[in-house]
Amino acid sequence: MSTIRQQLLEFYETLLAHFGPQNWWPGDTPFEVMVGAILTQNTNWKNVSKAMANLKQANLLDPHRLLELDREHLTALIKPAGYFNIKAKRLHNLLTWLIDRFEGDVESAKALDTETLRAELLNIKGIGRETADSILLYGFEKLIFVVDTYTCRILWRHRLLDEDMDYDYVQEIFTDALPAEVQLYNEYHALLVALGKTYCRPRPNCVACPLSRFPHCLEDG
DNA sequence: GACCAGGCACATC
DNA sequence: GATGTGCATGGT
Repeated sequence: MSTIRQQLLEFYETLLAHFGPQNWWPGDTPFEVMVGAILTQNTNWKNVSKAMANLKQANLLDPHRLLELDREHLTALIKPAGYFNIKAKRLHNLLTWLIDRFEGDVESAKALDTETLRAELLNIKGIGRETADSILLYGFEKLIFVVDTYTCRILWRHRLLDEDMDYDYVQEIFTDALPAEVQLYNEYHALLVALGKTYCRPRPNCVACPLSRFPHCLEDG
């Protein structure tokens, strides 16, 4: 067993023991995951949850109703999530695809194979790799590991990566190291986010960090 | 008040 | 291909 594989598995066990199961995604339906994935781009989930609550309150968490909503009304509702103009456009692009391609039926989309679905999502303007993979893993329960800034920061600080590694490369590290289980991918990424929010922040709190027993950044001279 | 947050597209070199 | 920039609210 390679060192990195062993370390990633030990990370997982440690994080799970510390934080407990995260039970992601924090949304009720695959469609909510899709909307939330756009809204959370470079944005704290607390702000996103306010925007999601607005949409839910207005009974708009439905592809057809959301697409029919005028732009002005939509931007007003998602305002708490920030970047509301650009996110309104991105939501529109996603909804247009979902309706043109699948008549708004998320289950039909889910029936496609992972590679096809990922390629189609990436073809939508406003959906990059992290957003596509979040939708695939958490919305469609596909076997795709999600990489984000927390993931890179944590691995970098624990010397498993060089700084600024490419998304695909980081994803490959996890894919190669972990058993191919959707639930494991789901939980692992959620746990990395939990760690990133609480300890492995831009200014890290390594003293209290559950991964402090592993070699990490502050041990450098 | 500064810094940060579960990115992405686009311009420019 | 690499680097810089705009997008914007709200929590810490």
